[in-house]
Formats: sequence, structure tokens, C-alpha cells
Amino acid sequence: MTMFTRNREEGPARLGIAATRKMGAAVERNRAKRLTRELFRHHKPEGPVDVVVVPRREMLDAPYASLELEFRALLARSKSR
RNA sequence: GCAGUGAGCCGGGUAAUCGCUGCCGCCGGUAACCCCGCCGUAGCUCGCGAUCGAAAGGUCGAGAGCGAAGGCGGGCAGUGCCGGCGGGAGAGGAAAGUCCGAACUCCACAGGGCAGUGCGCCGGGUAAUUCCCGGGCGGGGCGACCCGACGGACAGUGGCACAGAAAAUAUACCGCUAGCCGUGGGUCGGGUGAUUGGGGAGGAGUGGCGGGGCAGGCGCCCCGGCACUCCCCAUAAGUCGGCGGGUAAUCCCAGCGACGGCCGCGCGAAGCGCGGUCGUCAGGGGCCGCCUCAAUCACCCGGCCCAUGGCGAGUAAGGGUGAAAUGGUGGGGUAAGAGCCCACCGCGCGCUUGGUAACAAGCGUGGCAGGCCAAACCCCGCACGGAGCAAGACCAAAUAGGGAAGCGAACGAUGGCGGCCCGCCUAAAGCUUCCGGGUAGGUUGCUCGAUCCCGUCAGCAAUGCCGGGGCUAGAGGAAUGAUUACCCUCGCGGCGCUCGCAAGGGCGGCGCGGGACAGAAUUCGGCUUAUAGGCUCACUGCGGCA
Repeated sequence: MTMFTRNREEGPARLGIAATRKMGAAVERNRAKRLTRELFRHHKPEGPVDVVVVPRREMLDAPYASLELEFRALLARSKSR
């Protein structure tokens, strides 16, 4: 997946998902969004930050544990900047 | 058991933990626009008092009333919203493609036509349909059954790859056919001319002939030739017959024969056949000559046949190729052929009968005409107003703009007329209040409906009536999920048990991998397309067993 982040003045952390039609049909886009939401729910970042995730096709076949690893790594990288 | 046909159904299950979106209940917190009441600043109005002034009027003071802004209280409302707890619900058979038909909403609308789009056998079902059911017709399949946009191809235009003589025009080409004019060949007939052998082998007996021997009177013996059979060489070819002369045979033609008489039998007459017996058997060939005929060759003439060239006709039978070829089969007919004629089939028309109808059957009659494609343009008939829930309705910030009233401003800003003044005409900017359109946003439409399930009845069926029961997603960048465990199921691998001669099958448990197509968006009825795996019922064909 691809991740963009941006800090805000105040408020909770927010999630945006950009699953385009290039990704696949409606079923596949829906599943990608659900998986992304689930990741965000389990690993919600601290503080007022906006996160935008662009899922890729490979997400659909990947096991959930590896997705968790990737999501947390991306979050950590964006936080250290 | 194998192979198939039709109809219907399912579309992984259970549990735990953590989540999402509506709904219901309880608890806690808590609004706003707006409305009503009260207070009240600026301001306005009213009179009173004081003071200045000749007056008009000015200034000051306190009071009363009205009252922007603002404040307080109440209603709105413990509503909505926020938070917590609990309960309950939450994707499909196609939610898909958005291809038809409707409901619903808004817009338009006197009538008619053109264009455009769709449809096109008959009857029924339905809110409606291009959908469904039943039937007809055509096609496919051994069959169950399946497929068909199924009006018109003399209204017109256009297309038909490759192959094929030709793809739409009854023509050209090939071919077939009689005629005429030629060429070549065959055959038949006629005419003229010429020509018509040689050798070998076998060969009973007699005779003659030729030669030789013995004998010397008659004669006897041997060899050769001829008749006959066969072969070889040469050749264009070598034969039937007649006449005359010669003339030997017991030889050849010639014999189990032919003809005739009589007798007998089949069988009764004629006749025929069989048997017996008797009689007759010419003539010819040989050696020589001649003639005709024949044969062969060459040349000439004619007839017929075959092949072929040309000419102008007849013909559409044939021309095998193609997805498709000018009605099919048989017979007659013809120079050859042809619906040219006839029979049957096919086709058109008419009548009758059956059927609601499409249509079918029967009878009669006509002529054989015009290939295929209209989901090519097109013609005929019928139907159709447009846009769509982002429809439409309601509430309504901020900003910008619009309208009205007041102040601005009647002691005339600004501008115009004008060189300037006077004069006349001209009412803007700005401010305040109110109104309307309208964007973001919110609410609604929005899920009780041609609804779902069960059953009775009517109907072949599609479907409908009636009765009973149920409430089953309503989101809005869009929820309906994530993870784990167990089970189910499919494939592969190897293991154990078991059946079998074997190939292989069954059962159990293990490991690995997989479980399709696909995500509601106003709602229904259809169609089309995608779909792993599985289930049920009915039916068909073939095979096996009893």
C-alpha cells in the first residue's frame, strides 16, 4: 500500500482511503477498504493526524499479519519525519 | 450401469473476541433558530419647570410614553444532539450488464403529418412488455426434447468471397443435334492394269508315274514323287468353281453316312422317332491345259460408316463447383432436346369439412413463374411526448448580487444645460430595516409492496380469486466487516483395512492446497451475461441381470 500523512492543529486522527477503479471491481475495492479500516482501527495513531492510504491489488491476497506489519512500519516512518 | 433431456433448488456452517450502519428501550449531559413576557441603552414623541430673547425660537433639568441593539425569564424541550448500557436487524441469484416493460415525479401538450426507434404466425396471461404459457408452421435429434425477429425478394436500389461455364440476365462459353461445304480413315460395290512361290518332316495300302536292282515269258523287289497331315522360309497375295483332254486303284473326298423300299414297335390315322432288313450311292480330286470367279497390289468412280475443320441454325438434357445452380422422379416424344405432353410429388387459386384462430385434410382447377440475403437500404402494418430519485418537495448559513422602504437630501451631495454666475433639471454612493431567488449543508422522497410464505379452488399451463400467517437492509465517497478455532466440501500426495485375477473401486484417518461468479443505491416485472461445487424430481436411448 501507499500512505500519506499530514498533521493538523487539533482533533482526532482521521483516515482516508483512495481505492480507484484501477484497483479492481467493486467487490475488490470494498474488501480493500474494509481491510484498511480494520488496520486503522487496531493501530490508531496518537494525536491530530490525517492518514490517506492507497491500497494495491496485492493486498487482497496477502495475509492479515503481514499487512499489520507494513501498516505499522509506514506509520512509524511518517512519524519520525 | 453408461450416455443424455427437461424442470426446480442450494450458493458453505457453527462459535468466540473486537468493530460498522439504522431501529427500539433505559440512564446521564445538554442546545439553537423562532415565539411570548419583562427590563432597558442610543434615539424619537409629549407636556412641565428653569433660563436667554421684543418675538419666532434656543439651551438646560427632571418626568411620562414608544423603543433599534442588548439583558433576564418562559415556551420550543428533556425534543434534537452527545455519551453510556442493553436488545434486535443487516447484500444477490444474478445485487452485474443497464437491454426491454411499468410504477412514481417533474416538464410539455388543439389536431394531423414527416423523421426516428422498436416490434411483426395464432390464442391466452399480465399493471405492462420485445416477457411468459399453450398451440400452428418450418428446421434439427434414434429419442426424451431443442431451435426459429416466423409480413414482403414481379415496388425499387444493392450485395453474393473462393470455386465454378454461369451467382441472376435465360444469355454468352463448352457440349449435343440434323443440314451445307471440305479433310482423313474404314468398309462395300463397280471399272482398268498387273501378279498369284519354295523347302522340310511324317505317311497304311494299292495303282499309275519317275529312277534303280533281280529276272529275262507273265513278272518280282527297292527308292523317290503325288493325293493326305504337319512345319519352315519368302510374300501384297497364293483360293472356290467350271470346261476339255488323259485316266489306275481295295486310295482320298467317305461314313457308326445319305437316300429309298419293306417289316416291327412307340401309337389310333397322317406325321415323326427308334430298331431290323434290303437296295442305291453319282460325281469329283490326283497328271496336263484353258476359262471364269476369287485373292493381292496400284489407280479411278460411287454408296455407307467413323473422326475432324468451317458456316449459319436448333437446343437448354449435360458441363460437380459451391453455402446456394433456373421445380423433382418416371414415361412418352424428338435430329438432339425441353412442362413440349402425361402420371405422381411439389407450388398457386377456388370450394368443402374440422378448428375461436394460426392452420390442417379432402376435392377441383391452373400453369410451371420470379436462387439466396430485408438483424442490407427499403416497402407494408402496428406501437411510441420528453427527462429521470443527481426525478421532485421542504428548511436554509457564509459570501456576492437583486427588489422595496427610511435616512442620506427639499437649507439640494453629484451630474447635466453653460465660458462663469443666476436659474432650471437631475436622487447616486453609503447606512439601517424588511423581502425574495439561491449555493454549501440538513430534512424528505425511502422502503407495507402489481410484497413474501403456506394452503384451498379455477385453469393443460402461464396465471388468477379466496383464506391464514409474516414484516425482511435503507447506506450516502456509501455500513453489512476483521481475526481465530472447529466442522463441511473439492483436488493432489502418501498410509492402513477391505473387495477384485488385474486395471481399479470402497472405507478410515494424516499432510498440503483450494471453495466460484460477484457488492444493494427509488421500487417492481422480465431479458441477457457470469458462476466452483452440490441436491431433488420426471423423462429418453443403449447395455446387463432376474
